[in-house]
Amino acid sequence: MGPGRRPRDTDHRGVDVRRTQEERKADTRARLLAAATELFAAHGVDAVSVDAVAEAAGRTSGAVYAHFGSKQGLVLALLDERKGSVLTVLQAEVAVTDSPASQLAAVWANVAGTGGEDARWDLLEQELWLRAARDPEVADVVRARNAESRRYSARRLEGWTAAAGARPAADPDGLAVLVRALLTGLAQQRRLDPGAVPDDLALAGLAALVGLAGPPAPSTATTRTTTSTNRPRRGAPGHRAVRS
Amino acid sequence: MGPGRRPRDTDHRGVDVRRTQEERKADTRARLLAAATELFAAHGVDAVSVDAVAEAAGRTSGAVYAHFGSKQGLVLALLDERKGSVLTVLQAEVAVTDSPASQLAAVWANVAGTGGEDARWDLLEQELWLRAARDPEVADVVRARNAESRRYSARRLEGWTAAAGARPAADPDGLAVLVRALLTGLAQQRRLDPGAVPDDLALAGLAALVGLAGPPAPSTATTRTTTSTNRPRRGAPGHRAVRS
DNA sequence: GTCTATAGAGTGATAGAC
DNA sequence: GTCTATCACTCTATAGAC
Repeated sequence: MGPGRRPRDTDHRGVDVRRTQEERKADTRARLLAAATELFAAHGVDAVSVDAVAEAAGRTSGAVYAHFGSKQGLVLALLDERKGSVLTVLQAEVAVTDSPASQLAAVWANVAGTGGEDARWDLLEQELWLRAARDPEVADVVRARNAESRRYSARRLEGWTAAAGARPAADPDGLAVLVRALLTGLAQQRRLDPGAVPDDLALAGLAALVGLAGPPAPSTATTRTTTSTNRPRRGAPGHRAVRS
Repeated sequence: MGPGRRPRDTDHRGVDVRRTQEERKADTRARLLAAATELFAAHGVDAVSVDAVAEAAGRTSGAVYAHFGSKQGLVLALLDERKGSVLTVLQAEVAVTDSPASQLAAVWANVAGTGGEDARWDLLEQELWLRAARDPEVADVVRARNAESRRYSARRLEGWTAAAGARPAADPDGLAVLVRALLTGLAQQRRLDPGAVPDDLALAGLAALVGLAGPPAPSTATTRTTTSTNRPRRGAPGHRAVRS
């Protein structure tokens, strides 16, 4: 074999250099977006520095600016990325054979979900809605996302109500708006005070909107917390910022 | 008359010194809170510096720290201040003689209001809810506010439904949660895309929750905007931060 | 395309005079 | 109680080496 240095697998920083530049570029972009999603969702956009995102992705801030131009660009790209994903509120694995009531239950369970990864993303989504109110550029992207989500939800709801012979509170498009509003509003209150929004209450509200005759609902099934449930969040790390 | 300097009405900075220190202290506190409300609501808490608040109140940042200890303390004091005020969502000037339907209309009008001062405060309220999700200290205050608001709303709703012989989707306390959720959710979507949430849609949703037989609802009364209504916000000042 | 290094600006908070 | 002055620190974004 010739004496030439055989090509190394990594450069001096351990970065894989075997693949094409295009592959590495896409990889870095994906890493940055994933890190940004995680950190922004956990701590809020303003509380996370560009350096922190880059570091979490195994890169430096320079890479962020090469890819997205600015922190704002990163936020917008992140919104765009998640567009094709599980963005719609009415996304839930429901069997078409289930009763409309249990399908609603599945939707709610999806929104109020165990509080895993979805809950964090939900928090970020809320923040972006807020940001959209003050930043037209963000507003455009969120509006587009929302319109797409609404179309999907409307079709879905149309099928359900037709099949169940329900008398919904509005036409499918309007009903999609109402259902989304109720779901996000309930999720918001539930984040603050879980006891205030028992599952059966949420289901009763949804049933009323879509026009299903709700069951009498025991309604006292869960104690209403309201006062200092106030879990001190043991183990939560100082909760103030992730900086470089 | 004696030759002594007569007491001046203001000191070298134009600050009134006739009143007692206690009065001036209260005045400064009120000024700071008013300025903070205005600026935080308009631009977001993180985008407004302590110096900017102090300057808008005709004081300096030192005064803020003397009164509230920290920026966070200012935010909390602001929440507390607004507690006794018009904080409840169901606050609306309605005549008891009005029909339940028109009372709901008044409530919605109050929430979706012309977009004046209330709309700005609403934005701040949203931000504080979001902040509460990450900061237990803020969460406590917001939770207390919310509980009080819910009690008030529940009593009010109880009266309405009883008088109208409606069949609400839940008991008064639960109904208060549902109505609040729908209202805030609709307000949120309306901020982003006003055309997506026509008044009659909101009213139909509310009627469904409280159990009033909603009118057939023309429902096509307003064009659904969805796409680029996107008013470029003429006259809005750069919208990025109010710093010192 | 990614890094290092740094400019340039701004922040929250504190000490001490008045 | 309020102000002035300043500390110690952080941020975003850019320039140039590799």
